[in-house]
Amino acid sequence: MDYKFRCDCPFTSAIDILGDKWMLVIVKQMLVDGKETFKDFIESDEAIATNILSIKLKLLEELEIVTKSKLPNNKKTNIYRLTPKGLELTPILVELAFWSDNNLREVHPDLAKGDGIDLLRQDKKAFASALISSYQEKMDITKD
Amino acid sequence: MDYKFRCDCPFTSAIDILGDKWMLVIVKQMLVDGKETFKDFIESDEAIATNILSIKLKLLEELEIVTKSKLPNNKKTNIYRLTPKGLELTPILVELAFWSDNNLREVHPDLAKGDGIDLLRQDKKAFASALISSYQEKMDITKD
DNA sequence: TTTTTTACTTGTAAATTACAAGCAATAATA
DNA sequence: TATTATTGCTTGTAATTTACAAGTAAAAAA
Repeated sequence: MDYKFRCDCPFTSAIDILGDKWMLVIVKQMLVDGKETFKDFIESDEAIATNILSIKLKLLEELEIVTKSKLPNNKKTNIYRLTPKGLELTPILVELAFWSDNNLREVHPDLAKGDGIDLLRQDKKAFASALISSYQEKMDITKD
Repeated sequence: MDYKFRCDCPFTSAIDILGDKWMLVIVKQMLVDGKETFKDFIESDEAIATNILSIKLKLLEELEIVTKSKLPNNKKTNIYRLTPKGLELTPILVELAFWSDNNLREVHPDLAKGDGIDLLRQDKKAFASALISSYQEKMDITKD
């Protein structure tokens, strides 16, 4: 497939791919919320529509941000997982959450405070590493 | 104004505000390309339409990411500038550019390589600081 | 005083996203 | 083994967002 980029600016080109309502949210649902099946995603808080999910998962797969596979004992359920390229999006997500925490509370008072937000505030790099480690661990364990 | 947030997740809430084709591009045009007037923006490589620009600038102003002002000797030209809150978006932009540089070259061979990309590769924090400093300097100097 | 420039607004068309329903294959249950 | 439920989608249509084209008012320049 070929993608349309507005120009050759690295900032803008990332936004050409990731700058929409869903791409990074889906990645976050995998990385942070441990979602990995189609059903997991549609049952999320963010409530993505099935047709949009389908389109975006295909795009993420094409871009090698996500892989689609099946578990040996189940021919039905598809398992979506982040590739190393996908995990490299973690620092972007961390910066987004950090910015929210610092700048969005006034317009969004309900914004969550749990989930190791102290670590996020103190040490973004460590927070990112923790997210990646815990994701990788979970993947190693999950042979169900 | 009130904003619609999908849920109370800090990751998703940032994307509710910033996750579209233009919000972060406009911020980048100010921070990196030194754009500050309506005309500057519409003449950019990214070629935003005037109605979209108008809507997005208003939203950025409302969110206190950007201020709108005039220079003393000119009653016509509006000057748009990043607030401290807006400058706090820098690390997000830097991570986006970093990800592009590492992951988008295959699908986008023309992606730029200039603009202190070496510093970006070596030290993201220093790169972000450099962007902010040079923006602030430029603003101090510009009394034209 | 006329022409340009700047900063927009107002249509309308195109593209993206949302909502609702339905369907085929597999898996679980009776 | 037959029926029911679950999973992972697709299809159609409505709503929202973005794009394109044109036009306008105020200020500035010629």
